[in-house]
Amino acid sequence: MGRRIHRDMNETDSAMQRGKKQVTASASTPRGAPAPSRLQAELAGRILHLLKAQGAGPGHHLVEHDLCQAFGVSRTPIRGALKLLAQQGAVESRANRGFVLLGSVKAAPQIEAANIQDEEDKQLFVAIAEARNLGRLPTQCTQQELVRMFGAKLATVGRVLRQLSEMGLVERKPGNGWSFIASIDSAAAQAESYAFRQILEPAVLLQPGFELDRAWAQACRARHIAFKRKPWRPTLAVEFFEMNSDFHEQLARCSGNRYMLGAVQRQNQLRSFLNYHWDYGVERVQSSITEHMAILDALEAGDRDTAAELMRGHLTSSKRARSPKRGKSFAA
Amino acid sequence: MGRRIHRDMNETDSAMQRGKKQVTASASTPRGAPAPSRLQAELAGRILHLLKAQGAGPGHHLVEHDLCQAFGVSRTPIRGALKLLAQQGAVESRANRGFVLLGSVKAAPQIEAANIQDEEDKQLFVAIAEARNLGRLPTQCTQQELVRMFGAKLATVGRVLRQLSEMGLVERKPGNGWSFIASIDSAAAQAESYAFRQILEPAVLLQPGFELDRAWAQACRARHIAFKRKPWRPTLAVEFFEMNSDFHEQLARCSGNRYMLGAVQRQNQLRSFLNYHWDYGVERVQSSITEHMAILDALEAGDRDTAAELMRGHLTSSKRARSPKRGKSFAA
DNA sequence: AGGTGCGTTTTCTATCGAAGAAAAACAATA
DNA sequence: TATTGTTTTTCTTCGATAGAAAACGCACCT
Repeated sequence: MGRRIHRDMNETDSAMQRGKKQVTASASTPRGAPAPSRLQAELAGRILHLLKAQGAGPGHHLVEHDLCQAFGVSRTPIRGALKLLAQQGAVESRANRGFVLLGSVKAAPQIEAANIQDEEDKQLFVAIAEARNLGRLPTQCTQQELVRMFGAKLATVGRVLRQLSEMGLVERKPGNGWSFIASIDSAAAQAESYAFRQILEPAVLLQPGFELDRAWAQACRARHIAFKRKPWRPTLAVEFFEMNSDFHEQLARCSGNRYMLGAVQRQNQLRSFLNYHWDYGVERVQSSITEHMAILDALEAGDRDTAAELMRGHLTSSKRARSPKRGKSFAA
Repeated sequence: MGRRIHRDMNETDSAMQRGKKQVTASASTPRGAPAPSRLQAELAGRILHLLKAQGAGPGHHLVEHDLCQAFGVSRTPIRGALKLLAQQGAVESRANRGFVLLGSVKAAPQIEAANIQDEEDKQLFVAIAEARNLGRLPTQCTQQELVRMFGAKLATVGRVLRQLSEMGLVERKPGNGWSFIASIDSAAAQAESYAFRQILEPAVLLQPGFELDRAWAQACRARHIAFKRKPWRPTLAVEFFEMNSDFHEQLARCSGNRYMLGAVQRQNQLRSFLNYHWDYGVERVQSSITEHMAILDALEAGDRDTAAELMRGHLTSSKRARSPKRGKSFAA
């Protein structure tokens, strides 16, 4: 999990993750290619995205300086990104005249790259979550024990532990060692989370500055509809969770209140830890989607009071509907 | 500012800050005293506190093992703390029979020690806040520039910067460098903060699990009264701010909802940055105190609805009453 | 001029070892 | 046996350093 928790109010100029280590290109690039850093890889995707948004056609000249300004970086990583795109065949390099676009931009290859926070951190994060939820971890342990147990690097463990402590899931002991909060996935923690969100999220919709991002709303609705059509498989749980998080987070973003947004993001992150193994029932997924759509309907109609009321109800019913089999799963 | 943001729901077993560097005792302890670590210094204070709470009298035998259990540490730091207390003359060491209390415990020497998060971090934090608010810092800079400008260590700068970014005050640029959020102390940020708190804090009082800590309420009231009597000096601003933060935070703690508590703590921390130079008007301080007391009254009478309403009003009036002279001051 | 190519400087991050503290194990004493 | 004194082991932090990227600046091309 990266060091970055909050995302910007406006995503476009959000800082990108930076690479931590070089993969000393060998398998992927047999030639002596200088192995693109993470920033460069990210920029490559963003450049395509930008080109698509600009509607640039074949032959379009990519001016380095403009790209620098667009993304707020120096020419070095931009050139790296362009080189990468050239390798992929998206653009072509012309001597002393820089790069030009070859074909027109098709599918912008997943901006997801933006979201892959340090793989290593994330893996450990997930591993700890799993081990903890499965009761494989004692309530107290030292960093070193985690290092040994998961074969991770000390620095990684340190970062993850800090993250967890910020989320209030783990706590430093006075001397050495850390202790997991007893109620890490207890019913109480869940109840508190819902109580908090029930206060917060309806209020979000009623903020004076609230303004629905209609483009997003449409996309979100489409995504929900598409999802609803798919036959349910447990594999979809991850996607459902992400859709869910996005829904709540984006609404918070529309409120224009950075602190509310931050609070919602925090809750999302927390839930992603607590529920790493989701256990949604099909019916709950369906009704959750229906409720989301109803909220969107109300918002698009400009009826924020109703939307807020629906949101409150949504968080209440989610609360009740959590699977009785395992106390630690809850959707929303 | 330490690495720790959240404090526990129950303070007693909260993890203590651990020392970062040894001061290689020389000036303070001419003898070859092994220079107590921060943990040890902290424990010394806590031991006195414990003794006082126990009503221990002169001659009381301090059993190491018990102290270990009381504070959740091993004997090593406990012994260090006792040695320290012996140097201070509070206890006496008897060969092979451990330590005994000398006189009865008087003023427990400031548990503040618990709160001095890493002095170094805090200083830098404050220095940056000040420089920023005075416009001495550009909106963008690198870690190294801060290192040079403030003569701090790179690691310290890194920690503080991370803190600030978590508070949403500063943000990493995609490549190298950080940029301060433009509206760091803008009216907009303040308005959003108040909007958030206006939703959150009244709701805190209405939580089903809310239970007033009556001992604290009394102490808090006394503190307010004492403060109100003092003739106002600008020097008191810091104390006022702390009293203020404590008031809001403790109420959140009483809600029993860890996420609400976390949110309030976060807001407090944020305000401590934004308002490093407070600019309260005397009259605002007075009315703020009055409002706090009214809220306490209502809570002690068990009338939480009224208390919530008063809290809402309190946050509204604080909002309006912020000094018109300088946009960046706001009390609450 | 506007832009690219390329070398130089600066900034950042990762890693490793050493030293400081804490924990744990052991020995000694009332 | 319950505590304290001492030693050993383990954990954590701090500092130095090297190597990778990014920022910068200058020459060159069109």
